[in-house]
Amino acid sequence: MPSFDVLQAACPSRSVLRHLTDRWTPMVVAVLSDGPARFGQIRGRVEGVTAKVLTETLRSMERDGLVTRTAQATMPPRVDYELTPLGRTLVTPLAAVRSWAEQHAEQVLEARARYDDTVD
Amino acid sequence: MPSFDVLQAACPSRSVLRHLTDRWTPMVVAVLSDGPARFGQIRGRVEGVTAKVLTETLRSMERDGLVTRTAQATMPPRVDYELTPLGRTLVTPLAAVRSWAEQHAEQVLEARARYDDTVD
DNA sequence: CTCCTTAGTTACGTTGAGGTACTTGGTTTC
DNA sequence: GAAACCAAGTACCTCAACGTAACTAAGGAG
Repeated sequence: MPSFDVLQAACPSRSVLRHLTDRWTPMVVAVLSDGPARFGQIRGRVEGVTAKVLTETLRSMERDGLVTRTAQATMPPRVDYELTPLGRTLVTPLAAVRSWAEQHAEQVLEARARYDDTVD
Repeated sequence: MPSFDVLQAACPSRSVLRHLTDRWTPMVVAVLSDGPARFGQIRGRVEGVTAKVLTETLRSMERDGLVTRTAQATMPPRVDYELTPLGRTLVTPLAAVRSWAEQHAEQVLEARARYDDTVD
């Protein structure tokens, strides 16, 4: 086994890590961890994401094998997204980071306020 | 307690999450999880980061209360960085994501190869 | 007297992620 | 018969992140 290491510049795991930390990826994973969802449902739950960027994010996740995309050629179109088994193994790690952000947001905000006070 | 939710556009936890997922933050946390380190040591272990961006990353982490910065006014200067108690609570969640990237890099690369084959 | 050290700062240039606005398509509601 | 519906595709634009190169500090080595 090649032993990947994100600390090494040329290691492919670094590009993987970078995708995981894309702006909307953790939120999309959070939404899909509740089960499959349609494009519009995801868009509804992830506040502030535009259709274009959500499409790009989902395509990128599909390419990386994290989600499956099932399109029905009906009109209007209906497209379902679902986490793959690989994508499901991501739920716990990303949820941990998300939950850290939510649980420690208060402390971080306080630290910022303190820091900004000590700066001219 | 105000109950933070990253899925809500205006929630402060979202800016916190965004900082955690800055390009170099997870790697810096990984390095500092081994103990305090000097600027040059961090720079040496995080391959590819430039001095300017590492400075910015560390300053931002200091502002958020994740690291302490201890400068000696000697010449040449010596500056030590260390995770705060708050920063140390970040080690486990971020290590989980880092380790996911390393352990599943192979599968992601395979998925990309397969996907790219099915595209003209 | 010039070089090298460390941990920056500053000015500037580049890049790419993300955002806005417009277009597509066939069926239902006004 | 026009307009909304849903999930996009595309062209264009913006801005913040990131990068490069040059400069700074005080003292010791060559």
